[in-house]
Amino acid sequence: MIAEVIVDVAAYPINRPFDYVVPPHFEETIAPGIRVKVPFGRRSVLGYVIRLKNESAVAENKLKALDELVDIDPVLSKEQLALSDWLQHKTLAYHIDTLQVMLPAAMRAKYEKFVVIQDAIAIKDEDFRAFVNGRQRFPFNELQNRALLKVFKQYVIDGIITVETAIEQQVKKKKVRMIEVADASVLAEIKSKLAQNAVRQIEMIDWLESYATKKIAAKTIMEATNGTAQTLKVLIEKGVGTEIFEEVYREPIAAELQDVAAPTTLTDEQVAALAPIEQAIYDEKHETFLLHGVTGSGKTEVYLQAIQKVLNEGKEAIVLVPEISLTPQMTSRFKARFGPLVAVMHSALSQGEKYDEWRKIIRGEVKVVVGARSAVFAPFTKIGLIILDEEHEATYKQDESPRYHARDVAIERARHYDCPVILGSATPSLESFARASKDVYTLLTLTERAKKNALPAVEIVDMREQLKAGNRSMFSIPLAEAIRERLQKNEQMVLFLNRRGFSSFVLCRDCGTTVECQNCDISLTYHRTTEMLKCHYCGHEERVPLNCPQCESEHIRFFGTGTQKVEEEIMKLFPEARVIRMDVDTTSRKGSHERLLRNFSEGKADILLGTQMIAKGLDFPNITLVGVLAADSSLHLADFRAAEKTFQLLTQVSGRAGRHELPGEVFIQTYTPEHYAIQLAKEQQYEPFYQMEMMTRKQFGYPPFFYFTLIQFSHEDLLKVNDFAGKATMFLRNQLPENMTLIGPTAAAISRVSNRYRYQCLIKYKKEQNLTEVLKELIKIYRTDWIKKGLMMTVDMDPMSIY
DNA sequence: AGCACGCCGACT
DNA sequence: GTCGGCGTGCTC
Repeated sequence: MIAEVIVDVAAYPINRPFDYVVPPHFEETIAPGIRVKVPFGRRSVLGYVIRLKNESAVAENKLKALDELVDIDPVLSKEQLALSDWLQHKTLAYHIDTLQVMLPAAMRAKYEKFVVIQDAIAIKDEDFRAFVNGRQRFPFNELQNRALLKVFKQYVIDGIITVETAIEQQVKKKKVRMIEVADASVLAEIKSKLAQNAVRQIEMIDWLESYATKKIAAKTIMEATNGTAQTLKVLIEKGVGTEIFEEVYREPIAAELQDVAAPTTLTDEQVAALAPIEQAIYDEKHETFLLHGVTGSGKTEVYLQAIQKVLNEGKEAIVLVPEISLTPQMTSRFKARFGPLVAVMHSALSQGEKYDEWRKIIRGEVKVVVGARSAVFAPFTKIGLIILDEEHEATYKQDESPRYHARDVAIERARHYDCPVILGSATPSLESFARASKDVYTLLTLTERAKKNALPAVEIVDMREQLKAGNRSMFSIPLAEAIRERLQKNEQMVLFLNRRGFSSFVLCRDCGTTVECQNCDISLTYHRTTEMLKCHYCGHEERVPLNCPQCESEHIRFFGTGTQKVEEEIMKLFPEARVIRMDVDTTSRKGSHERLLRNFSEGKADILLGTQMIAKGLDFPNITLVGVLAADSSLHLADFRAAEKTFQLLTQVSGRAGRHELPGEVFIQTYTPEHYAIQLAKEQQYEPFYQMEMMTRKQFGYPPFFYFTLIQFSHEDLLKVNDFAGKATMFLRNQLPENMTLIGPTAAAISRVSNRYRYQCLIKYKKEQNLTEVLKELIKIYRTDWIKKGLMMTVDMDPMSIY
């Protein structure tokens, strides 16, 4: 028997299966999806069996045999193996990457070199002998001393010492020391023999009496009796019980936010939305639904009830949410409904905890997974439904190899399992809504809030007027008044700082003009290094103007403010306000995110101040005011999705207010109040926005009218990266058909990252034609030649942004 | 990617 | 004379 193995080596010539002989005693156990240790060249590596066959095209004398099976049962199903092939084709990643992405990081191999002493007597060198100190085996990296290394080398040549590589998982199964307590008569016997002054031992043995013949954790015994490990050890030696190590799951710290928004019965709209989904579940038919519901319309309840149907059918469900740790309210809601049947894949979980959740899934102990992007690969085998909540979120796209989009993977898996996919959002991505319009997806709409309360009143504040009136602070007069009022009434509020594109564009504070490219409908990006404004779509560049090109004002400057600065200003204006600030600084510690939110929900603060991370999923009854301090900052990013991002953000943030009894009010501060993304977000008018934005996209040939592929280059040497980017673009221009547009090469917006200069090239096209093949060729040239010259190149077949 | 083989400069 | 620099070639 021959096994085709994908080895854990990411290199171009290795990116193919290698054949190995399966030793007869492995034949019964081995199966595709099992991990193996194999000899590869002069070393030993981890590999994945992808296929078994009877014959190999490789000459018999070249074939080697598998060393070891790492798993007893496959860690990847047939379906997942097929999915990895598909993923490889789709993203042009290494095959090994597409296999590893499906497993928890803890299962990735850790290679550690060990020194093994073969013949201890032959070691005559005194120093080396002292170092080895009688050990038979020790980690290689302990050998730091030059002199010792030299002796070591000779011993290796002489065969006295060998070096071996241990391949291990990064995290082991967690085991707990348990004590199986002997029966009462044995305990009494031991006790009778104890000396009078052995107080500690007597104490422990007395306590153990009630656990006779039972199993109890050693830790529990010590805690309950205040005894030491030593006391316990002595007692065990005397025979009070036997030690066993039991495998346990790590218990992640549960978020303790209670569910506040569970309608018990569905509205007519929700019923109507659920019906076709149920139908697809019963018919075992693949169909992608786009569930478009305004904020607060109760999409989650539709998910929950659809999942219940799936569970009733004996199947499993995957629920994807953007950055799970950000929405403890959501996960607790799933836990409340499905209890122990739910596994949660937090980004905040440790490697070991993620591994444990994964094992619960593969063992069939849970039926529902709620998780971030990578949970789309959950090792279920009877998937009945996949849900992507907030489907427009960019976090569903992985920005390292394999560069997959969870939406595509979800649909591919659902096709295999003949089951529905629900894409849910209040502000669907243009791609998805366009597909729904063309009946590729089935559109389901929820137009009213589940609790029938009105959408919050949104007021757009023109900051240019504020400036003219002499108000130079970040708070407009109306917003400041509203804040003061809430503070008096003891109601809570959320202040949102849209900090994307920090200082990267130039804006006139008098007329709201941003400097745009003459050829493209996009803001120019400010390059600090060269003091120039550049367009990353066509390469145009110009000097930073001293006066506004529209109104000649001198109040033209780079835009951007930080949360800390805002907090300081709040302290100045409203000294009595209690503020919770949420940003990367205050939430980096594990669990701090939940803690801050809990404090806020318990009313320990009046103002929640934060960036994007507070825009989603928050649901607190007492929030009656939402303030968006600078709506523009995401609008003027040099990216084709800038307007879409702004509209989504404003709609999501506004949706945080007035979800319960108290009515909500929203203030949006902006320098460009007339922009359609801001005007239409005010009334949550998604469809008019969609129509407007589609016109722009069509006019400029952006997605979803055209597809994009982005190729990025980086090199330590500016001239070299420029040279390689030029060569690559030339290659593409020669190989690709005329009707594919190539833009670039241009310098990336952040032209240098960790001392590497960056360039990029964009391909725009309607039909793929031979693109994949040509890109494979380019990647081949890169990986066999350019990579040695220090170039790094990445290909992204579906970039989320291109600045 | 590693790891070893192989061929030329500065050192005990 | 040897140690060690990194160019080249291979991995079932």
